[in-house]
Amino acid sequence: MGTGEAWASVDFNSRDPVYLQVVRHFKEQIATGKLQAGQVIPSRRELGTLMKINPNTAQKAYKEMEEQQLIVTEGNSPSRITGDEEVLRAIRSELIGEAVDAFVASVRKVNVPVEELLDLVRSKYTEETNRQPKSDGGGTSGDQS
Amino acid sequence: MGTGEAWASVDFNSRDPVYLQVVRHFKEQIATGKLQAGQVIPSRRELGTLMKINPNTAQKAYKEMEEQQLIVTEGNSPSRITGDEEVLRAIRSELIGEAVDAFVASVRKVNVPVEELLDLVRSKYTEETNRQPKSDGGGTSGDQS
DNA sequence: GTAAGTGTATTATCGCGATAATACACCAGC
DNA sequence: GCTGGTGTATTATCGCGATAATACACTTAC
Repeated sequence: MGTGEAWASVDFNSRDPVYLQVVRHFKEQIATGKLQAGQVIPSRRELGTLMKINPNTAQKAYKEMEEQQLIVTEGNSPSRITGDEEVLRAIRSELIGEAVDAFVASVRKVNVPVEELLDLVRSKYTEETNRQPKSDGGGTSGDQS
Repeated sequence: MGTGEAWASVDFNSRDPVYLQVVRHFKEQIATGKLQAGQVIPSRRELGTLMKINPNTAQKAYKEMEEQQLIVTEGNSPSRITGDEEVLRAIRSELIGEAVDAFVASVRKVNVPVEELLDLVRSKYTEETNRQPKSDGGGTSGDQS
């Protein structure tokens, strides 16, 4: 009930493959403790219904997670989150690391002063219900190749 | 790369459409001042050769840039970077803003303390040729290409 | 004027992710 | 024992980006 089923109302972007976004979503649920070791997860068909995706796509995501040791499936009993705490712990670092990597790689090519960058991240990360139409009025001109 | 033609040796990822990565590359070149207002850019066929992509993909990228007012083309004379300084100035903010947005959105779901996050960004952004075999105890067996 | 290069457009093929429709072996409940 | 649910697998179709091979109007160079 109030728990807000961890696998509903996920909005997919049209860029990345859906099955990978599903995997990522599960990793996020694990990283934030909403999914825990040994916990049962929905069947492929059920997840397809819940997430409004094709069961085959759900199967592909589960297969991927299976290969990444995130979930385990014995016979035809429902799949569960792995009990390997080592694997579970690593997920958080993996998610954060990937995000930081992508971000830094993306922004390195634009030559942004570190402090300006950190400020931007801080404000955007901190603002919860706020909305700024635009930041950076152009005072960021201290740039040279 | 002393001469360093601004449109060579660009490594594409296999995730995003190539033509969009080309557009992004041009934006980065503009944002860092390597491409300036009015400057002539290679023809579609030439860019195809330089970037080792199909001329049609180059055309698609140019068409996209044309629609975004990044470049202008009169008749069949070579396309040039727009002279609209307003547009040019906006690019830098756009690139940074998008990167920050994506990063924050990506990392918000994992519930990371701000300071930890900023530290990670700072170290990764600062490190030039350094490599840390171990960072957070997570053996991220990287496989997500 | 001819040739070469330009921007532009069209058509076809390929790969891949998503979807769809099944099919099959397995196990639980009644 | 039959039904329904499970995990698993196969085949086909669709969309889209990338590639490929042209085609055409235009302009510049010679």
